[in-house]
Amino acid sequence: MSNGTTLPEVIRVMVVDDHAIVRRGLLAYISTIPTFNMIGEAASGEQAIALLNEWHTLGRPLPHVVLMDLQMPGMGGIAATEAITRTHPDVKVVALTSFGEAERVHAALAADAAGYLLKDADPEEVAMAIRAAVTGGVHLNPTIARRLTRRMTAPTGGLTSLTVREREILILIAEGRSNRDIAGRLTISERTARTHVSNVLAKLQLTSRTQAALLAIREGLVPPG
Amino acid sequence: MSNGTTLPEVIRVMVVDDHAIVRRGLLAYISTIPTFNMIGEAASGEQAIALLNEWHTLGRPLPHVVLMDLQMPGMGGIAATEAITRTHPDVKVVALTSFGEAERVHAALAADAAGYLLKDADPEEVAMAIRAAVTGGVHLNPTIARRLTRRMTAPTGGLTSLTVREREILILIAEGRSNRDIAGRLTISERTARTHVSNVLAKLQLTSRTQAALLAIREGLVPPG
DNA sequence: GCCCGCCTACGTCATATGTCGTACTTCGCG
DNA sequence: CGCGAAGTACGACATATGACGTAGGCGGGC
Repeated sequence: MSNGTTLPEVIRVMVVDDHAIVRRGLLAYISTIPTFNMIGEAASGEQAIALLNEWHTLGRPLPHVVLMDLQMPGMGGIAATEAITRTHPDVKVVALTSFGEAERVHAALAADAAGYLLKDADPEEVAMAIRAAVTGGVHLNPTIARRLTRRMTAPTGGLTSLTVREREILILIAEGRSNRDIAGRLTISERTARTHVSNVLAKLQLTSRTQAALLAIREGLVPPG
Repeated sequence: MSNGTTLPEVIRVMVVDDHAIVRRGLLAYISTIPTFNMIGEAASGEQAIALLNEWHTLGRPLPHVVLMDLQMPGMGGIAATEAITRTHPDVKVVALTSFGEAERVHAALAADAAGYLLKDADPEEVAMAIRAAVTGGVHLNPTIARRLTRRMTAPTGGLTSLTVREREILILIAEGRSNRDIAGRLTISERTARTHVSNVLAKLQLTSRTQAALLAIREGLVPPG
């Protein structure tokens, strides 16, 4: 808040999304605002990173803000966000996604995203998020923010209560694997795999691995497709 | 093909999508083509239907083509497509979605959609699909079309090989229910439920209900969220 | 009228899954 | 150093799950 850099007279924006239609939509949003300048777009995380690196070596100005879709084939938006915020700390990344899976929000914020927008956002909200990012703030969609706090205050922590190993287990469950499979993958005994599965179910208050798999998908731990 | 009506000098288009950004993107696409005229947009299936009915009673010209997102809260795009093609047979509906779940394609075509676009379509493809729809043709995304034919010719039919009852079973599996639960819901014995489950797994060539649940979600039989 | 697919249902068997309790090792933290 | 959390592992047990064969009733199509 008082941390704020002042707003530059023109804010350079870049869009990363595999859907051309969405890129167009955001371009249309942004070009209506004179202080915003869309300087580039990319259809994948890899492409975005390559473009930023190229600009950097050429001495061209980098975008102030990158609008980053999270759901993309290949390198996901989370990984791309992480890579960008690490190599170009001045570039702020605002996450953009269709649905508000709490897990993704966490992951995005952990990757130093400077905001979290839903795709049904109106132009004003996008503009707000961009301005907030430039001044060092973090904009969260109100619905998301509410859910996030609800999750924080919830007595039974969700996926966050799982240990690293248990998450691995859950991911394998959500790939439809049996306990024996899981044991093989992780080179542990099947009994141990079962212990982990049992612990996961207990923590998530579920009664079957299928329910766990569904929850993992709902929470965005693994992609549905 | 030779079935075709001739193209009107201006094609009226309407967009239905809950994401404002996507609506903007399509508007941007379409307004670049002079023969296309965007005459309205809606954020839900209900809204779209209401708008069409209103125009109809007012004697205003209806759109030639409606671009319809399938994934929407409330009434889904499939149901909206069905309603529109039934009450306004002259209006062609082109389905538009993020991912190509084969199940959705089938459902969309069954609801008399006149095309199936992915959201990463470029402007040319959108234009082609719209023109095809107006002339009575059906445009399918090439990737989708390939998958469809692959599915048709595949020796082991996918979800389509299931009977109505088996689909019901699969849906309940994909909700994380146990055999006993399923039996209760459908008022059949648990043994029968198990018979059905076993048959479903055999037809889908899977070995566990969890895999079946995941497949049901991938294929769009049930929503992930 | 007959046959076939679908829904129903059961028996039996093998295996997978999930629970509870216990226990050893490692590792980080106070 | 002691202690707890995490990961590993086992035994024993109770169900759940899935496979396979069999079978009656029913409704639509030839």
